[in-house]
Amino acid sequence: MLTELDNCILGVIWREGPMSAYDIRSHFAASTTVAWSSSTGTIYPATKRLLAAKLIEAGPRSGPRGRQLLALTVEGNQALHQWLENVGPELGSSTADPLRTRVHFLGALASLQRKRALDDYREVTCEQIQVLELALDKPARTPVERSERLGTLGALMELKARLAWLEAIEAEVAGVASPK
Amino acid sequence: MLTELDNCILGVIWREGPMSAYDIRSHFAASTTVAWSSSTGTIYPATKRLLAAKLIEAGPRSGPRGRQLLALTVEGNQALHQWLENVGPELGSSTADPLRTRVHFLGALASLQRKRALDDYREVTCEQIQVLELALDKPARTPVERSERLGTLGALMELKARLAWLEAIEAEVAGVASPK
DNA sequence: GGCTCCATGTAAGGAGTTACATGATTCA
DNA sequence: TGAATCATGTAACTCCTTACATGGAGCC
Repeated sequence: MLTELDNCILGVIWREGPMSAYDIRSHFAASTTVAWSSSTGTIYPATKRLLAAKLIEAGPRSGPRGRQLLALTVEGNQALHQWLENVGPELGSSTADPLRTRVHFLGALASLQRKRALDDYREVTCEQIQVLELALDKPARTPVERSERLGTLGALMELKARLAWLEAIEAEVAGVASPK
Repeated sequence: MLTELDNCILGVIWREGPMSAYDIRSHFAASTTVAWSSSTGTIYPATKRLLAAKLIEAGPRSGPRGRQLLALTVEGNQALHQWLENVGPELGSSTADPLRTRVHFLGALASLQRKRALDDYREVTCEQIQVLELALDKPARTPVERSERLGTLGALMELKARLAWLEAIEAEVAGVASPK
């Protein structure tokens, strides 16, 4: 069974053509919407798994600096298609949002601290929204850029929904709390 | 360093008072918005860690069926507060949405398959939305129920944002040909 | 006595993280 | 020549998952 990361690697190689493990790592590191740390200890074992499963194949160690290009095999392409098309009900679930998790227990804080914490939650969300909006400002010309842009837009919409939710909570908490 | 699960356990014990590991497990299993599998192999090692760190303490093995009640220590309460109040910028990031991940690579599918996949994505999202809306219909009387309700509302808003995004994509894709 | 929950664990295994290790290449 | 960067990896560790194991309590 392939992990999300495995499939994501297949997808990136599909989208941008044969590339080295180092390229994959750089690609993830540059992305604003990817969750993984994209450290070597993650990527290289993953490519090793994919090579063992014959979903990718390695070309000769060549190129400007002896980098080894990884390409999709026919089976790898099939695996990618299956991943995209096999939709289980668990994919519909809401994600694990660390801020939403915390809000469950905000009652543990005194009124003042709770207010400050909620402010902080809103603040970090706003900052990330600005980052994504900035990314959306860049023009998307190639298909790859347009695809990335769609992903960024999805992330942005999630964050805006979270922000609206946090603001609704603040309004509710303000009404309930005793006036100072 | 405590994991999200560790802190979540502290939070649940704070909210509902001393309880057994079995209770914690049941609690997570019943929740519609918790990401963990809440299997024994997750919960019991976690409580062990928290006991070792003296963030919770175990009462005598008593009660109706020899269950062992776990209670927050003073340090555990402090740890909970710190978790709620220490807000790093990474908390503002968008979450790892498996559907959003997949959309990045939808171009790998032929037009027809892509359309069908998008339909499926929308479908599972809609189903989960209905589940959460049903959960919101139940009246929330106790503070705990109101807190749960807030969390459910947050999850619902995330899903609705995702749905709106998926619909926007479908509209856009309707006229565009496959890249490559 | 058998059956079903309640309640608590352990064992094996996999994935991801951090940190460390190793060369080769480019550039000042 | 030395430093920075490119490029690939390994080692130790933690956490989570699945599956298995154990034993007591209540019930027919």
